[in-house]
Amino acid sequence: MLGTELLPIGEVAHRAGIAASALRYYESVGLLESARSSSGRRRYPRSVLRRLAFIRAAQNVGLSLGEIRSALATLPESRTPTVADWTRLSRTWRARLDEQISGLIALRDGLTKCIGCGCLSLRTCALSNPRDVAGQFGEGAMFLPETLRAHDEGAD
Amino acid sequence: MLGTELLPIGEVAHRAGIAASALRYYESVGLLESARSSSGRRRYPRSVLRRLAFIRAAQNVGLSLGEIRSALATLPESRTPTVADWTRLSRTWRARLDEQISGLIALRDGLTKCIGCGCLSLRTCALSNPRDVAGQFGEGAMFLPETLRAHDEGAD
DNA sequence: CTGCAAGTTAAAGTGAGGTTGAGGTCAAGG
DNA sequence: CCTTGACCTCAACCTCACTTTAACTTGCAG
Repeated sequence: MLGTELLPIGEVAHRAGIAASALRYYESVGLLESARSSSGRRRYPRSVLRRLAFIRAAQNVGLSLGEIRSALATLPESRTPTVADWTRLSRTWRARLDEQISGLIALRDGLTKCIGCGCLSLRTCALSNPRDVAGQFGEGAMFLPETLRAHDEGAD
Repeated sequence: MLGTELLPIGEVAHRAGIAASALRYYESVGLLESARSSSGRRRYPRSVLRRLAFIRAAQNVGLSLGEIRSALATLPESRTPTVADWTRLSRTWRARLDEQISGLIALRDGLTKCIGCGCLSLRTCALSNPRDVAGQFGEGAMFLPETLRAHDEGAD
């Protein structure tokens, strides 16, 4: 069993490039677990590095820690993700990225069209009123993803 | 001078689709100014609607209120943006959007390449370590825009 | 005059994703 | 034995972009 060495928090923090305080925070919100040494110090298996890589990748895709916790919770026994899990989850991430990308492209195209017009109408300009982007550039779908949209539920 | 009617905060809020509390907040952080009635109530010229449209468009492009304040401050006399101002500023926004878009595309492509590999290496995987994207997919530039990147200044 | 909507202020609250600090424990080295 | 450094907990603090609350004033209709 000499190969199953457990890592202290400082080393995990250093190797993952994530502050020790963040690791404790992740544990407090249920993203991470830790074994403890006899004196109460956290001891992590090497697999925590993969789990942290997964968490960071998910953050880069725009998921909140709550969503990441849910994604990890879909894994049987809350184990660290395997290749199969990764394939399944990354497919939904791809869709999310596609949505974000098309939203930004719609916004950029709106900007290009607007340069020189100077309209900036609150009601009709795609830039200040992205809810209307669909009406101007296509149909149905709203192009700007929720995460990129200004809050304007009460707009007139 | 009958054409220069001044609008009360409630009407501006309604027409701009921005809460009155947000308008007061904008004023408190120096994004907006207001004239006052004899009894101390805010009175806005119609041009505030254009200014608000500008602010909202800038937010949609991903600028913080501080950056928007700076952009507005580059206008002589802090006037409300004209078509010429709009043209100049929107060109820099377009560059910013381009940067955001290419960052997300690089991330998506990394995701596609990674599906099935399951590597998720903290050091080499483009997904968990977007600082290295440049090394894997091209040269020089970092593809993931600052605003979309996980905080990892102390990475090893 | 009464009543009510709409406005005013300062201060506190929200939520995400953490960081910082105080005060304490523990193992190893000199 | 004593110090140093890594670790522990818990609570407070941070930024951003606002919203909410409390206590109060004003304008206008009936």
